[in-house]
Order: sequence, then structure tokens, then C-alpha cells
Amino acid sequence: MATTSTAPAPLLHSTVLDWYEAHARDLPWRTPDASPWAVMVSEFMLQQTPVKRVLPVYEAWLERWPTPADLAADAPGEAVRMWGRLGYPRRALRLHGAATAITATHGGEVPDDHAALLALPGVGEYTAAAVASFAFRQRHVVLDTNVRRVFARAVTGVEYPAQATTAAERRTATTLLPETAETAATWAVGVMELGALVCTARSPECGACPLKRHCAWQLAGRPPYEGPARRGQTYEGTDRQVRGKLLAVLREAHGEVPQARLDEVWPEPVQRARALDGLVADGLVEPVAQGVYRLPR
DNA sequence: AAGACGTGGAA
DNA sequence: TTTCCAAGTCT
Repeated sequence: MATTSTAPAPLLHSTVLDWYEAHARDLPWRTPDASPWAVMVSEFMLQQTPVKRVLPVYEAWLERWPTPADLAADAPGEAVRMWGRLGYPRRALRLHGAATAITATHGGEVPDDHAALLALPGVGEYTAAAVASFAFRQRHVVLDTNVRRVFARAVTGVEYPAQATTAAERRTATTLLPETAETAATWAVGVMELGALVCTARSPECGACPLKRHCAWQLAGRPPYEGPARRGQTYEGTDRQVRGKLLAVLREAHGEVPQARLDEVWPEPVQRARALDGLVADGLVEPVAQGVYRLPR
């Protein structure tokens, strides 16, 4: 089953590559001196988190832990504390776990092999491909939310991609991937950047898009999204909110925290206890003694 | 395979 | 004010 036909791949390639060269943001993890570790740190932090909020934490993180071994030598709780308010603090724990694994089994060097990357905690399909592509200039399909949206529009002609990645999307991305590794790597980050800056979720700037004459969605008159409602998760009153409040107390208090301090953040005792138990189960919080907690050592 | 998992800024 | 969304991963 063919999708809407598009311009020949080489034309799309040069169109995106030229646009990227002219419009790419200067981000620290894209500079030539950014190490594979720096790229990996940025990828962990950028999971579900905007660039602007990542930047200051990224800088502080790499200054403190310039190599995986530096991080591995420190307590996981320090990683959680340094993570600050980036959100999804399990990522900090997993990044510490990845650093530990890299130090223990890869000689302290971030592996350049996709499978080895995928085996690290916190590294899924996207992050493995991103690190292999961006840090090691390999040829991989890099499918993140930006790329999926650009392809949904430009190739398939719909405003938004499906909720979960489909085989058809992988096929499209594979077909469009340039043959040469170096070109493929720049293409990957270029399509991502296009999705981040122009082909955005809310209000795309189609007038400024280099693909406007090729884009199936544009050519179809930008029909509105028709699929099932994309559920927005409520946050107020959830365990996630309580976990966030509890962990904020632990982060800001250097050292041990008595139960009473934690009890102040949420009035409902059952949910509060459940949230704290969850944090302990996740390894984000460590019970020291009866009614005393701290970040993990 | 649907749901859990933080946080804050923009519309 | 409410809703949506931001370079996902794990179970």
C-alpha cells in the first residue's frame, strides 16, 4: 500500500540538509568537542524535557562529572540531587546506572555499538540510535516525536502520527535514510531540528518550511487531525505529584530527613505513604532507620 | 500494550 | 484557567 508520493529522496535530503546548515541551533552537545558521554547525558536529559530547561543542568552535570567514571564514583543520590527539577528523576538514576555499567564493562568509554547502548539502563530504541548517530556518526533510523511528526505530515499527509510507532513509520524512515553514514547522521538531526523549530505540534510555520512544496499534509490543505483523542494526563492530585513533592524535600535537604518533614508536603496519609513506598521501591529514596529517609548512597 | 512516570512554559 | 506538550523508557 503506497502512501502519498513524495519528491525523490536525494532532493528531500539536500533540502533538509541545507535548511539544517542554515538554521540549526548552536547547542553544546552538537559542538565538535562534545564527547560521546556529553551526547549521552544530553539525550537522557532531553527525554520528554525541553531544551531550554536542560541547558543549565547539562552544563553543571558535565562540569561535575566529565566522564562516566566520575559519575559512577559518586552516589546515585548525588545524581538525583543534581538532576534538580528536570522531572522524571528515574532518568538520573538510570544515567548513573549507565555510567556504572560503562565504567565496569566498557572500560569507561561510551560504547559505539547500538546493541551495547541498548543494553544500558535508560537507553531505549531512540536513545541508542541517537547516541550512535550523533556521537559516532553512524547510520541509524532515529525516530523521536519530532521526526515522527515531520514524516506524518510530509509523507503521510496527516497532522499527527499515531500514538505508538508503527511498522509503516519505521519503513518510511528506513527508506528515506541516506546511504552514507555521515549524511544519514546529519539528516537525522536535521529532520529532528525541523520538527522542533518549524514543523511544531501546536502551530507549525509552514510558510517557513523548506518542505512546503513537497509536504503531503500541506498539499492536502492541512486537514485537521481526525484520530482518537490524544489523552492528556492529569497531574493534580496524582501520585506523581506527591512523589515530586516528597523528592523535592529530599533533594534540598542534604542528608537525612525525618518522616515529619515529609508529612508536611501532602495531607492525605494513605496516598503519601504509597508515594513514598514507590520512591523507595524505585531506588530514588533510601530508608535509613524507622521514620528517617535520604537520597540513595 | 496501556499506563506510570515530573515539571513548567506556552497557547 | 485549563489544556497541551517537551530529543522516551519500562513494565
